[in-house]
Amino acid sequence: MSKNSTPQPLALLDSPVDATAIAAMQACCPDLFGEAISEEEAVVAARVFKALADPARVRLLSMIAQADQQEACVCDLIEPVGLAQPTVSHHLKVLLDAGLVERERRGSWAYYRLKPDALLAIRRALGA
Amino acid sequence: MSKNSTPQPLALLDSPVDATAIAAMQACCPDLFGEAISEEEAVVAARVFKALADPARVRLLSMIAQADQQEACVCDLIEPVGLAQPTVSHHLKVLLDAGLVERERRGSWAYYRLKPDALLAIRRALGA
DNA sequence: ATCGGATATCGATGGCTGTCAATATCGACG
DNA sequence: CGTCGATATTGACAGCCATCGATATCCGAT
Repeated sequence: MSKNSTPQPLALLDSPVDATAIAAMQACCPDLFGEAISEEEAVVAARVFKALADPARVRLLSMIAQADQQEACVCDLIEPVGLAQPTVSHHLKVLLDAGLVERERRGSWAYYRLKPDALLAIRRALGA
Repeated sequence: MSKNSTPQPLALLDSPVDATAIAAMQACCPDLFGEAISEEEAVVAARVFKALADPARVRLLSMIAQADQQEACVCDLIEPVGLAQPTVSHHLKVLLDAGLVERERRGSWAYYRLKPDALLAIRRALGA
């Protein structure tokens, strides 16, 4: 029984086009556990949670949330989080692709700002 | 700079003792983004999100939430989720270890029930 | 006691991911 | 335009994980 496995190697997890994971979630998944959801909706939701599924990213998000104006320069995050600069850049990109933060270049520096709608969308998906 | 990497290969991610991830989160992380959090708190939170970071687990949780009494037998989940029985069992164990569901054996069957407090704890951690 | 169905565990395997050093890019400032 | 500081990208490597088949365990029924 159960011959219906998933032969395709997770092609669904690649970002479809340009939309962030949060944007896709807002578009498709109002309440994950209040109604039946499709495979695609589950993929979208899992992508958002995956962005939060690493201690470094949780800390980075928390530190950004703590900062003034809820935004922080990369250079101010490297030392507190205790990781190499490329690693921090990588994690911030994951958060960016998920739609949890937005980036703004100001001079030589890159500022990452919290997107408040994102956390709200997650809370609503978990059943407001 | 940034010579302080993490030499230990993620030993922190192993479950400390018996407490589920949700229990640990309820004990330590009232609001992840409302105050400064420690490395340990980030690890705990990431562990919960990791349990949700897979499409199969999101679907399973959603299906359990949909079911009567918010509980479902494993045998009723295998065919809808479209995965082999060992895989479903594995995912349910992950959700169980995270504290998102609880298990009850009734005869030959194993029933997994949603733990409502869990989703509430996550929502609160994301900023009530 | 045995059988059979339901569930869990084991072992293997391929893909994904976090990490860093090295390097490239980008923007300001001489 | 060349340099320098800040950030991003690349390439490599190690560990983790989703998945399955095979097998073990658990439990009711015969």
